[in-house]
Amino acid sequence: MSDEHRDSHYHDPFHHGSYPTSATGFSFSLNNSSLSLSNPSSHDDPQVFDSPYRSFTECLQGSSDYNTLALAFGLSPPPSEPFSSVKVEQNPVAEGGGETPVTPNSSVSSSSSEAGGDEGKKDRQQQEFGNGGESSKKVNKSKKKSEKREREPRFAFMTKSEVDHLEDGYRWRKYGQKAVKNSPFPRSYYRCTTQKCTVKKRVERSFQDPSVVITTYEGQHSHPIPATLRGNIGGMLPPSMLTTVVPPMGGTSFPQEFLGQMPSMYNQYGGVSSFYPQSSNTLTPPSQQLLLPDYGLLQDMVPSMIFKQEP
DNA sequence: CGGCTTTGACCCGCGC
DNA sequence: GCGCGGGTCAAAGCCG
Repeated sequence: MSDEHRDSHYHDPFHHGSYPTSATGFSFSLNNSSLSLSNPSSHDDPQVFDSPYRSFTECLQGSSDYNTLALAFGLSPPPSEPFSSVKVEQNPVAEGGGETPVTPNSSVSSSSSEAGGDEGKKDRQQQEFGNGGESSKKVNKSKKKSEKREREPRFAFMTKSEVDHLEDGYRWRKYGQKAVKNSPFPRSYYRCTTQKCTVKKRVERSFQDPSVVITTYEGQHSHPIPATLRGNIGGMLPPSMLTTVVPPMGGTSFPQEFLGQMPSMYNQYGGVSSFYPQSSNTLTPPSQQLLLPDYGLLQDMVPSMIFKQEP
């Protein structure tokens, strides 16, 4: 069977054209690359914006918090703001010699999947109490078919990095690892360790370009970034991380959850990640555009445009 | 000792 | 209905 789209139930909006990129897309620009994002939850998951945190749009609107948020992602205020120069300085650590663990100009792309898939595996957990699993690993069978599963909005990032697990300020616990079909690299599953926080993330490495790590966040953090940061998230990024944010087309609000989940532009090696667009109308293919092959899940998570095939 | 990773088993959804 | 593969659980082991 065709395994390429096994994950189709995730309902990638990009694949279905549920909404125009121009309406929900969001693009940043770092160096000569930019990032496009779509807001998957705008129509399906109102609760996404019903959190104590403000939407990105709100942040953009003269909020003093914006700078902090922008900094947290190595972003500078949008052009509408006083300063708008694009400037991503190489990380001193990463520059340490011609040979760096992570290319400063690493690429990151992102996309999201629509909410509304399945996410009901928690049912199992709850019912776990009832039967004492004992030796036999009976994970429980009773399932609520009637209840439609809900999938949290997801955002995928392609990051050029040597390390699989990028530091993003949150604490994660690995709860699983699976071999990825057609890929020698396994996929790791992480869950936010903060109580009541159901955010998960998957990390896998592109099998064609091992230097590329695909991180997929699912859900939104219901808590601030832990203070125990090893990275630069949390408004502690150096000024050199300032870059430009290209305002969203159509004035779509930026998924706020993304703010708290986007991997640090600084990875553990200090490499600076950059983005390139997935939207055709913002297309500015960086020289280092990633060329990924037909890659099942990835294609579901990331707009197919990103996976441009070499002719 | 607590927190985390590892890993095999299990569940679930989908395509055939 | 069956098989496959993704996603998750949880026991066991590891580590600081």
